[in-house]
Amino acid sequence: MLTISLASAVPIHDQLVAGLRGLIAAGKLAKDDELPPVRQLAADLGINLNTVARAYRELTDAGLLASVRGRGTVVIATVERPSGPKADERKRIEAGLAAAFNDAKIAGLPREVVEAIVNRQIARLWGEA
Amino acid sequence: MLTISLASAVPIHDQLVAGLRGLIAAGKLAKDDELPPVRQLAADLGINLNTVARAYRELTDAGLLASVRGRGTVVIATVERPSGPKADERKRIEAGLAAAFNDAKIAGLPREVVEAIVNRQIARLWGEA
DNA sequence: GACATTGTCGCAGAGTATGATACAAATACA
DNA sequence: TGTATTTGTATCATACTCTGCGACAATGTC
Repeated sequence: MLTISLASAVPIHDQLVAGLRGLIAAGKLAKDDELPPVRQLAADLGINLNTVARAYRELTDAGLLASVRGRGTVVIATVERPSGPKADERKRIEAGLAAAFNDAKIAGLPREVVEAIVNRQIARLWGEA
Repeated sequence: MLTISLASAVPIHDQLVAGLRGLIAAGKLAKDDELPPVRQLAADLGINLNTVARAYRELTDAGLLASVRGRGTVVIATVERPSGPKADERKRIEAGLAAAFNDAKIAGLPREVVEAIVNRQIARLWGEA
């Protein structure tokens, strides 16, 4: 369900955060789902438990997870938010998208490639329709 | 011609390398074109000359530039080496886009809003067509 | 109440990014 | 020729981040 690359330049905890966010965004991790204990996930991935704990904590700070000592970590955020994001959050999200597109442009990716990636991502998260 | 972000998480020299690669790939920097001295570019961007020197060196090692002490740095190739780190770069960019879309999905942005943002960004960077 | 399970904290080692400073090579000019 | 200027390079220091080891604290189980 989660794969990480120790050889990658991006930090392990960032890979974990991105992977877990992806699972939540795609609905594969729903509200009240329990996550594996830090020690177990760390053992499965062959990394240190602190690295997993750090990823859990970042997502907890982001309001997606809730960790309780002795009990475990569960998903508390549901993707559906009827009211939608607030103005400043919306601005933050738009800035993040703009930065990602800037990155692609700087690297010299052609328009068609970017459009293909975008289509794939939207289909993954919002459905094929 | 080159813009960098000191606030970004990606190292400055990586931003420089990516930007210069983009200029070369786009033909805005052609063979035998001279690059600004490390001190001048560093002053223009408000960074240390070593950071610029590092970017020049990486591109020199990649076979795109040639630096000579006392003379300057020039472009010597207009095509990337086929075996370059392009796959990694591409993967990194795709991960960045995926993370940004995850963020939007988790925040509850509807598909239409995201598509509108995407269209605006693509138009901004790759033209209206 | 004793033990196991689970998350959290403090510290250390390694690596990297950036910068300040000094050095070396090529050129310009008197 | 010889001195100053321009340019890239090397060295060292500082700060920061990542990752891991070990210990601690809270919750649940029996």
